[in-house]
Amino acid sequence: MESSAWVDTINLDLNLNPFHQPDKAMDGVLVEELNRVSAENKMLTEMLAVLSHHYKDLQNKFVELVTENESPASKKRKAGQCEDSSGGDEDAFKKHREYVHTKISTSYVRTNLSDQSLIVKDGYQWRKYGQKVTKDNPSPRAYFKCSSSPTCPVKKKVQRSVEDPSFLVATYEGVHNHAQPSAGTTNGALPGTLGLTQSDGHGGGARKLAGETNAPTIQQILVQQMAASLTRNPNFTAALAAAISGRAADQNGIKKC
DNA sequence: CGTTTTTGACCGGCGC
DNA sequence: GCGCCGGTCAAAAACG
Repeated sequence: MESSAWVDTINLDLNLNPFHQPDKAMDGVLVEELNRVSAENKMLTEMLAVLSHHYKDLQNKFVELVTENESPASKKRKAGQCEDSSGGDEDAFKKHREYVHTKISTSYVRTNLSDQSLIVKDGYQWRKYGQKVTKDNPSPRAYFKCSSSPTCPVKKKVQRSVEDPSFLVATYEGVHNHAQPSAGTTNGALPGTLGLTQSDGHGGGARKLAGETNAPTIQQILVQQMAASLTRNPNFTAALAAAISGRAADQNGIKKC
């Protein structure tokens, strides 16, 4: 699985701003708070490492299960995973298998509300080939094809979230059959640099992650790499964004079990 | 002049 | 069969 070629972007708005103007009277409290936050940050980093390890384990088991199910010798699939009591589990299984084959992934990118462009920078070059207003969402949906390579089959759809218009929902379909173009010209969300579509906040809306413009600390790199490893999993990004926006992702065949 | 974007037309799937 | 809807096409316009 060439997961490094697959880019998922998510903008984690951690709202950490340790360089906030300190009030002199509050110095002691702030230092204490800073220490506490640092310790918490360290702990979270460790948790991310553990989580990432568990995630890799689960991913391996998942791949084993899928290949087992797909082998022609074993027509009977294992019970479990996502069951529809109404007997629609066969469809669910087909959809799931289709999902595994076409590799559909959704990513959520926070943008400035005033920014009306449906552009999600992810390191690849895209050519817009259509735009539609859909029934369930007043904001238009834009359709893009990967133009980095003429034979690349990857498509993406970008639309503002109904629940939270400050989020852009990008749905990727397919796998790139070429390497990612050089990052030099893009402000792009490469794996490990969490995606930001907004270069300038204009005093509101998108916030930059701490250390984005300055040289990041080892800890920040570590956290970013962990986050990137997690966000490469479309289910994780969908679940995370669902948790953020308080809405279950019903797109791309993800079902609650 | 080549590439990208825009936008109305067209197409196919689906439910009734 | 018909209408609705999401997705794609393609000609024209815009852009660098």
